[in-house]
Amino acid sequence: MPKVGYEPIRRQQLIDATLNSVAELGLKATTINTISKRAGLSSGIISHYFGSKNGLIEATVRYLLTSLKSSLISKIDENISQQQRLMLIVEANFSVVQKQAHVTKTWLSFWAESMHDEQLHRLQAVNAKRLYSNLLYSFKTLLPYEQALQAATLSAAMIDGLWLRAVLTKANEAEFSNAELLAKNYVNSLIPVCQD
Amino acid sequence: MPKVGYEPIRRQQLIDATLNSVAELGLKATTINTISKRAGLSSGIISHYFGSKNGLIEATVRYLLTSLKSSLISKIDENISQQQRLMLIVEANFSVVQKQAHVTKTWLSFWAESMHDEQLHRLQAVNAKRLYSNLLYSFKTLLPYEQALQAATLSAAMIDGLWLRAVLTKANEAEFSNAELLAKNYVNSLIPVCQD
DNA sequence: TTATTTTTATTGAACGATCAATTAATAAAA
DNA sequence: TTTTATTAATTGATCGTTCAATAAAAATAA
Repeated sequence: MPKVGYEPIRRQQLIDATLNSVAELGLKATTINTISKRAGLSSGIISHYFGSKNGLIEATVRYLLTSLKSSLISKIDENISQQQRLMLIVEANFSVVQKQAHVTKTWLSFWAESMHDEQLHRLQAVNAKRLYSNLLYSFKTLLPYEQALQAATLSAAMIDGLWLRAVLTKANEAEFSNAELLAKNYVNSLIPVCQD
Repeated sequence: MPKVGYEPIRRQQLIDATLNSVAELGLKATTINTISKRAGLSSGIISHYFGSKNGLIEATVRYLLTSLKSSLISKIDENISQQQRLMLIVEANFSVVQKQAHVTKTWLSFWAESMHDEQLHRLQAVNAKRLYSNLLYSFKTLLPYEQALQAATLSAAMIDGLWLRAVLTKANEAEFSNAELLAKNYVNSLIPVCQD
């Protein structure tokens, strides 16, 4: 049933199916068949739209990164305080997960694979640096330069660490919310009091 | 060239080869051929000693966990302060990595896979809980109960977070040492002053 | 000791399953 | 009719597992 202009729809179908397959089976057990079956399409269509299975994998990671980025941008208002902005950064890094619980496992699979895939590693580096830069931007307005650098490094590590441990223990939604709260409290503790 | 009593030697050869293969190629691309080739043995020997490829993978993870555990135990002396003990815990969690740089990537691969492998997940849970429990033991002697619980949770997250970000950015030895130092400083900051 | 048998360790070829990728055929839309 | 989208069958490679064959060591008998 070929209709014209279906390319973006098909691409998204395949990306969604990839997320589902990786979440359910893991990256190792995800094949073009497990993906295409979930998408309700044939296996050949993957090569047609993404060149190869790996092309689809990379497109899927790119989609996740874009989601995370725009999730943060949509939240940030021009006239919020830097403290509020920091809270939104933490929220964004946990929210991608909370809205779609199955996506969580997927991130971990991709990051592990990034150690052996140059393209994925590039994407991962962009993502890691973005969290750091976003945090640093706010901390620089609240702390002396050197302290701001350290605060950004530690906050990024705390956010990722709480997130990682929540994922690995297959935390439920309440436990995830608690991890998010702990992250927020930690970031707040780095902000000097009597500052607005 | 069959000689008797080679079982423990062969098992260790295969575990070492698995660590090398996973570090170099990733878990996804690690096959019984990449492993047996590195071990200088035939592919059939894997089934003979470990039942299956998966049996070897699990044995390899168990070996890593045992190494981490004994690395800590060997360091801890009876009459050290609780603060020193906390520092040793941090060290142990970074040292497995520093001594064998290639092992680092391997951990990440296994943890990612643990999301989809019940056996690996069990092992991961043991590992995560051990770090927490070790930290909590010391913190309980230094802080009120509730504060100790939180300190252990946050310290574990900070250690894992700094470790994760160092691994993902393919940090060199100096950067790893710096991450370890930051972790120690953070744990120290949770210990009340004038306490010995 | 030496010769023979038994046990143990190990190999590598063969098997069926499954992988990613390609391609010819097909069906709907333009 | 031509173009576009899609399928389904097929390709060759590779996967993990199995297993009969083999070779060295150990045990036994002479």
